[in-house]
Order: sequence, then C-alpha cells, then structure tokens
Amino acid sequence: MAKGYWLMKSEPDVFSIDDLAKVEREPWDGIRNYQARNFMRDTMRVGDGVLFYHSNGGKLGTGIVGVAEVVSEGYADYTAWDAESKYFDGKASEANPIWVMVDVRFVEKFDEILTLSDLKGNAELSGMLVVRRGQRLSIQPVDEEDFARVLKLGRGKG
DNA sequence: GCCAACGTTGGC
DNA sequence: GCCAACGTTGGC
Repeated sequence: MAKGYWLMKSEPDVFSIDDLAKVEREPWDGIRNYQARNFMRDTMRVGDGVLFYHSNGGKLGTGIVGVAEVVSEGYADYTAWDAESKYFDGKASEANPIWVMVDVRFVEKFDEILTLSDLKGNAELSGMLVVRRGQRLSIQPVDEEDFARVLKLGRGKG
C-alpha cells in the first residue's frame, strides 16, 4: 500500500517538536474528535509521514516546524478512562475505549518554522487543508506532492 | 482576550 | 431527524 501523509497539530505549550525530539517516541493521546480518530484507527499506517504543526504558537509562531513518522497502528487511548487525565471521558472504558491514538517518532526539525502565512502565501500549497479558513481538524491528510513541497520549503528556509 | 467557525449535545 | 444552544478550536 502507498505511504500516507498527514499533518498533526499540537500546541507547543502542551507538546512541542522539541519535546518530541527529547522523548524520541510519543503516544499521540487526547484526540477527542471522531474524524481525527477515524484517520488514526482506519487509515494511518506504520511509516506514514507527518508534518508537525504548532497551533496557537504565540511567540513561537504558528506553522509547520518539522517532521515525524507514524510508528504504530491505532490503539486504545487509555487516557480516556483515566480519571486523573485532562483527556478523561466518562463514556469511555477499557471495554469500550471509544478513542484511539498512534505513536509517532521524531524525524527532523526545520531550522525555521514554516509559518501559516508562508503556507498561505504559496500558491502551490493552496490545496492543503490547513490553509483553509476555519479548518480545525487536528489530524489532516496531506497529498504526497504537498508533503514533498513542504519538506523542500522547510529544509530550504534555515 | 476576542470571536468566527464548526463539532457535539440534547430537547422536541 | 431537525436544529438551537453550547463548548471548543485556533488565528489574530
């Protein structure tokens, strides 16, 4: 099967690309949106490429900051039935997990952030979901061509 | 901090 | 099954 490509959003205050670089590998927990869950459960495969996006970046800026890789199939997000977790969901249980996560691993960090306005200003990237107004989905599929373009831009910027 | 966009919930 | 109210996301 062909390799898949994704964009995954994270607030750098909560979990940044530097955090991922430190831990090397991380369960992408806390996704509580059905569409995003379905991508992880049904479509993501080990080896898929991930654009790491900082949302609500504040001083750090908002945009794509590097690359990660999917390193597990989807599995139950156990934070959903952990009453201590901020991602707790009373309807989920070990028998009925509802929510799914995958593990990702750090691949590379761009020398400079590729900001949202960079992306919006590039006509070649106009098909990307992330440049669309009001697009809140935290896990988005990315075309192979767009993934390659972003990689080139991100590596070329520093 | 504001607020537009949009997903989810719940009354009917 | 509709849809208004509500809560959250996320850019600015």
